Amino acid sequence: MARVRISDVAAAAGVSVTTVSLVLNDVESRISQETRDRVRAAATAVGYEPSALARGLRRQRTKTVGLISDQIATTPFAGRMLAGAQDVARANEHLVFLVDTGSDTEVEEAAIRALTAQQVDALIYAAMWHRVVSADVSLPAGTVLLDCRPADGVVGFPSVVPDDREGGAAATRELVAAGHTRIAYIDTAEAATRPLAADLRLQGYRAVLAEAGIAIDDRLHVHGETSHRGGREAADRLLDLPEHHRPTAMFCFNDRMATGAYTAIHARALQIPGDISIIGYDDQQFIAAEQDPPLTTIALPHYEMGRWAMEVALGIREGGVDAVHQMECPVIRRDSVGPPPAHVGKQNRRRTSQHTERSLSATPDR
Amino acid sequence: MARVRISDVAAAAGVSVTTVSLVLNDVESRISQETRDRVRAAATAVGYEPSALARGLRRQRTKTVGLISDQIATTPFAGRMLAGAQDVARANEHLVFLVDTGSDTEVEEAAIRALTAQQVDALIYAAMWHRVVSADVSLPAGTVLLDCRPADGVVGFPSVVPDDREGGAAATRELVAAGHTRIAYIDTAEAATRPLAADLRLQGYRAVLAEAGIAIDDRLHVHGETSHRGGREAADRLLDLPEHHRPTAMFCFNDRMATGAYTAIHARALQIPGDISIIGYDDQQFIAAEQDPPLTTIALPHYEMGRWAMEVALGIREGGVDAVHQMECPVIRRDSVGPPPAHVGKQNRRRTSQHTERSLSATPDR
DNA sequence: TTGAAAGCGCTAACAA
DNA sequence: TTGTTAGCGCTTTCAA
Repeated sequence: MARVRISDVAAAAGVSVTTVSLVLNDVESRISQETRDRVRAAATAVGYEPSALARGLRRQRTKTVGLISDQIATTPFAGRMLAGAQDVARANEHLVFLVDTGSDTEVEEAAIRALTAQQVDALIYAAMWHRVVSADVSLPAGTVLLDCRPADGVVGFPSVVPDDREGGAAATRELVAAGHTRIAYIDTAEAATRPLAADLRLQGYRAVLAEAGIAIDDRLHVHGETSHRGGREAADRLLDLPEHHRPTAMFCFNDRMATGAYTAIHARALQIPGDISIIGYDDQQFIAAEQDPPLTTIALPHYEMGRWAMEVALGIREGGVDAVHQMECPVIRRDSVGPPPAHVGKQNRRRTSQHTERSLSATPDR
Repeated sequence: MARVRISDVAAAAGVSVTTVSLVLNDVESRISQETRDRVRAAATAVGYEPSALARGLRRQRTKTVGLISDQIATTPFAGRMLAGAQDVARANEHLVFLVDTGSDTEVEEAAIRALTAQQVDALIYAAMWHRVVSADVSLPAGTVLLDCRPADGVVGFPSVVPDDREGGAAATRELVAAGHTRIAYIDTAEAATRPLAADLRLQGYRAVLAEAGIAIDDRLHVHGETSHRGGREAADRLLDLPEHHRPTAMFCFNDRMATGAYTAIHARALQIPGDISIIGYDDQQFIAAEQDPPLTTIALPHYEMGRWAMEVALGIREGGVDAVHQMECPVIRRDSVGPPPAHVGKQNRRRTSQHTERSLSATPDR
């Protein structure tokens, strides 16, 4: 593909290849202006485009970075993370090799080898859910971990993760501030693969409750699979609780589960947030904002994490090599959180209904 | 990064670099078995990993392909397309450079230059919506077009796109087969950037109607923006039609609009599919399957298109260089399509209700 | 059956 | 101010 070489430019300009290299790389300012112009003119005239391969080989720096991710197709978050990383790579004239391993360790190993063979200047290892990266993938030292953190005791890997504890706290605080005291946490199911995020959010939830002097009621901590159905079933269990234990607000592990909670609530002809407030997590594109009512939720800073990772990979930003950087999860306020119904709890204020537009369901369906 | 060289292996094995190269590349079978073993042992002993850079420079083939896409972050489809392309690249030991241009022509040009400089073996240009690629991006000949097609008269670019005409036909056929005769098409808004897909689906819709002997009623062809809100507003307009013109089925340009139609329908205490059948398009992850009831829709074959593109890029599959390959959009049957209500139309069969689980809304909200 | 050597296209130390 | 030249690490022709 790259046909015309530097020697062609040299010939065309009537100078040596050294001179061409010097002016095209803007080094050696002592080359006369006249020569510089001549070289540049010749270069464009012959349509010269330096070979990144040859340059990389010679310089031993390729301006290339490898990005290994475990799952790209199956998660809606991949895009924003990639976009963040891409944007800073491009701004710094680096190209990125993307390889998706589908969480297969063998593929992972092969990818690391292939990328090393390409002499990438840096490596980023991205997980699609906040987790610990297992010790059995042998990442080169200095690999930047994106949305995952090294196992305990493993050092030499900078890493960025969402601050899920604080996110869980923020969500809960939002509900407490609205006046709720019976706040449920619809958690993801217990499993071997339970994401770090789940426990962190739970910690945040509990801390805020404690801080607010609200006793922790274990019946309000339920589990489900992370899907519409899982959220719906968990919410149903909550709604089946005796009247005076029933929550007036639900904090859902993610937006998909929150949509399930919507369905469960509407199926009982209850209103959001009139009867029950809901807060989700993820701010998932095309989902959170398009619920009825639009879902208040906590955003995951994927784009920013992608940027951060690429910045430290390129050495632009100093990320302490052993630090795991926690990135803030902002709360996105929409319309699914309001005060609890007037007849419940103690700290309720009277309020005129602020949400006139509401759909409600009449037929329970279980 | 790549420290140990072929000469180190040669030294360790007590042979020349030629021999090492020959055995490691499995060429020249006349090398004695004994030597081969010794070389391989030496290679692993010293931890040798060939430099892809040096090899690429020498061979003038890099086993590398560039994938330029216009939008990656903002669409939920990117992942599946990338996954398809990735999978075949990996199976063929190629690495892929991913660059997202955000639809910026200048960035696009820069990307093409950079990728060319890297001497990628092939280039894929992916659009995130089925469209014509504008003539002002100067793609190298042979670039394969993914989810887009060359402008009329432009040749030399293999291309894959979804068969949207047939998809639109399939959707309509589904509704006709269920017994509907008043079938609306909720189209995307007219605009300069109107995707090819919109017109193609419309053609399919009209063709099937004609075929079925159903007169085309222009009132049933409405437009909206491609979002929940757009779908809802369009559906509302349809529902406002006088009783005997009101559609009993709606074919929506995409799933997001279909969810809007759900909201509009439920807000009038109507049932899906009891009163109105809905069919979407896209089979959007986490959306279509998680509606209540789960949405029947047409899937976009993104994964397969990604595979196809990479296959022709790598020369594994013969895609006629000037052909635009149409890929089938399968119908995904779920629960949002049923027969029209018994009291309407002529060709209705009596049927016991097959959908007992249904939520319905009691409060109109506009 | 194996090795010497040229060269892919570039950069940079050194020389002029 | 500019040019010669030695590699970067590999593959491959040609010779032995």
